[in-house]
Amino acid sequence: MNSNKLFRVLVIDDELPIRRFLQTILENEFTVHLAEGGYSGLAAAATTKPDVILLDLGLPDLDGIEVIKRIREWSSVPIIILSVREREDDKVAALDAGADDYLSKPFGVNELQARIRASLRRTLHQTPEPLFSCGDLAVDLSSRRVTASGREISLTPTEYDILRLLVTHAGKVLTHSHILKEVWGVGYLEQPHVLRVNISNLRRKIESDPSRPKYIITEPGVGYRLKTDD
Amino acid sequence: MNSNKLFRVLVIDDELPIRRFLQTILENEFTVHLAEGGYSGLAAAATTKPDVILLDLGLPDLDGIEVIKRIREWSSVPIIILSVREREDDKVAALDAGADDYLSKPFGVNELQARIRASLRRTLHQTPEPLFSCGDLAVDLSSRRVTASGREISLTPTEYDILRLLVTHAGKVLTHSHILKEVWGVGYLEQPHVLRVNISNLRRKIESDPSRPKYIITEPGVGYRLKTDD
DNA sequence: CCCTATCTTGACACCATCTTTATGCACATA
DNA sequence: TATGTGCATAAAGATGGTGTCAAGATAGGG
Repeated sequence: MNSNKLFRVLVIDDELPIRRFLQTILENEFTVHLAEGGYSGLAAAATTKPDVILLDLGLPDLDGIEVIKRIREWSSVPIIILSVREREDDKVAALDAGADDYLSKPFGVNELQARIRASLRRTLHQTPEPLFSCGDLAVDLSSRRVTASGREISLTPTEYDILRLLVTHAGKVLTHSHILKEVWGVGYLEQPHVLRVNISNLRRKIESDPSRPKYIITEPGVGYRLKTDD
Repeated sequence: MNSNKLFRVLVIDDELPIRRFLQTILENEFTVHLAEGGYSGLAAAATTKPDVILLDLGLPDLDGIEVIKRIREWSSVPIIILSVREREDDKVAALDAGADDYLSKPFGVNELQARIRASLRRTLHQTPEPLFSCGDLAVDLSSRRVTASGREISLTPTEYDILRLLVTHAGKVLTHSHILKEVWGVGYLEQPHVLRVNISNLRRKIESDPSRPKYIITEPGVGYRLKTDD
């Protein structure tokens, strides 16, 4: 289900109507997780690894300030406070405890969404990029760069598409038909030859000895598999 | 001057009483710089290199949203909006333009200070210089200056936009459609030719041998990539 | 109003890539 | 041994992407 939504939002609020409301306005854009108490919220923050947390200060089991501090012990995920408390001291206390933003209820839906976007934007630029590596082969999907034995390899679009597919499913066997469908589309399901040619070209570029592949393993009669380190 | 204060705050506001007020409440904690207009604010942002900017949206000479966008062209310094505008649309517009926070006047002094602290806390360990250099090429995004082999290069607005996009994503491949969308807008997605012409012109200005580009690398079938030093 | 810089568009040569065709190899089976 | 199947590689033609020059079109400033 968490397929095309890029970011996860964790809502920690003890009032069911508010949880439902927030889920409704956010679920189109984000994957929403819900928690109804401080302790379950802390657990959810650890397990669901959200990209932003919306936290109500008035929880029955654990004070909101305490929730902020405990999360800040191990995570720098953006925390946006949603609270009925309007007093300036409350805001200052929450912000100084480690919160990133503070909205007083009631708040505008669009403003909340914009503040979530602003928080995500900030953390987006400081997250390390995903990198696949196995032996001498390294693939950086975020910058579309491939290196083998330290040398930069230039791949054609089709070759890169195949390699990207293999990297994102590293270690698993991808059937011929699966690769053909993903890279060429359903029209090429009966043309396994074009895949062999491209695998061959790909091996010539990234394998030190293309006739004895170290990285792209042939699974006879089934498909191909990318070797992983471990 | 007062070098014992760790952080610099730039205040951009056209009303003298507010500038004075902000200076009063902030100067104990921060080094405060003041600007009274949009253009002078932009200049001050480049010269004083503040750690946080307090910006009034209602400037007489340049719209506040525009100020945000121009700063975001080269800097990710936290921008906190201080405005009399209460409308949700104004907040959303400012936040989506790149602002980090939005306070409606009148605001509490302690809350402002806490929000400034929150902003500073987030950016404590990330201060990228708006300077790019690779080989003989140097780009200063804060002053919009480009030099190649020591000579200053004059670029057209479109050429600079492309180069800025490449610099802010240096090392990564930018697809044709991404560049077209950012520089020309979505209407030009089906006009890749205009991009090629501009890349060609750009290369003629910054590359020593435009037929063998050292800096702007073509990724055939995909897009372009700016070479990095490392 | 004209001049200049810039942007856009068209034409064309060139090159990379994709697909297809052809061939060889390994292995299993009759 | 003969034969078929699946896989790997090489090569060639077709296709489409890419770089460059140059000619209008447009806008902004003097």
